[in-house]
Amino acid sequence: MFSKSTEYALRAVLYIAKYSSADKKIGIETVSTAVGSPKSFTAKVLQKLTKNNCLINSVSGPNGGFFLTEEAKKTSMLRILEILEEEHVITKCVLGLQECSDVNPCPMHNRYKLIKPLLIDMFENKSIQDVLNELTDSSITLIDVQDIRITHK
Amino acid sequence: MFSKSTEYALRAVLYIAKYSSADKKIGIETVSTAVGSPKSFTAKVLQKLTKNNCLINSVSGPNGGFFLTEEAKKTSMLRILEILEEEHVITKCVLGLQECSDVNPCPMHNRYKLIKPLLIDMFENKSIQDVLNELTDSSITLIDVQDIRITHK
DNA sequence: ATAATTAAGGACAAATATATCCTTAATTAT
DNA sequence: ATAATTAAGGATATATTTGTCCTTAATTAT
Ligand code: FES
Ligand code: FES
Repeated sequence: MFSKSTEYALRAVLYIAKYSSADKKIGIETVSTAVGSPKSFTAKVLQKLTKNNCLINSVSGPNGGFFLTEEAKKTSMLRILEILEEEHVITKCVLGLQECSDVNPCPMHNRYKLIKPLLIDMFENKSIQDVLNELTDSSITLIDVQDIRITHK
Repeated sequence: MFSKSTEYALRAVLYIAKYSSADKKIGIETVSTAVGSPKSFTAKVLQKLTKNNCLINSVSGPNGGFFLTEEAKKTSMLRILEILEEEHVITKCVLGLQECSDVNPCPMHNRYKLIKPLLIDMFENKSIQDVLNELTDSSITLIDVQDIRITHK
């Protein structure tokens, strides 16, 4: 559904939000390993989330890294899609017409117009903090099980 | 949501299904103009839909072109996604994990598992013929309004 | 101040998706 | 049979996405 960039962003933000704070920042190495994404590429994605907007905070230097403020954790998951410019994945026409609206509906529109609001709501009406609360359930994961490697020594 | 290939496929199949029959085939020029897609690229896409599977029929030569049998019109819209290998867009995990299931749910899964069946149903439980019936409503379109050019003479 | 650590960012590489062009094969009309 | 028409398919081009590497800047610890 989403691009790799957005998938990495969603996973990385959730990981950083869960395991970091202003005094305990998380480095890109840790984040990318934890969510199973390529390090340098994930770094670029996180830059978008720190610079243009201020969803994530970052600090250079020793003990530096990424973290989210408590305020930032109140942000909706939709914000991440917006920054990566992927809300259109949900909002655009299923057949690829310019507009998805009741004005010039495509043949799939009458069905999709019932689903689209649910997809939007799934992200809009759900804060990062909401997700974190669900993450306390240990059965919920941010990484593929097959990516988990047990390293001896 | 879907790739250009799939968007073109969905629009082209619907157009061909609506305006063709075994005695009135539609050429690629007409199809691509009608649905606003690049001709040669659309030709490749239609090849996938004719060759590997038999959703669309095609005949070379004068008065040749593409058409759908009445039987083919009973096919579900999901079949188009399958041939283009894009069902995964709907079925895969929103965060990009390998499996989307209750076994290893991601933090978005509990919400997405309510929506995913609706998305699948939108395509699976809807035949090409069903869409054609809705297309009789003239307000429903297959092409962007801004792509419509009024040519004088 | 110096060295070490870590994110920022530029440059480049590889993979994939999208698009075009041209030749070939099939079919039909004459 | 020949010519005309149309899809099939190969080759290639372009754009975008994804991924890597290296240098720079910022920060901290010593
Ligand atoms: S107009 Fe196509 S899904 Fe709304
Ligand atoms: S496991 Fe992520 S959406 Fe189902």
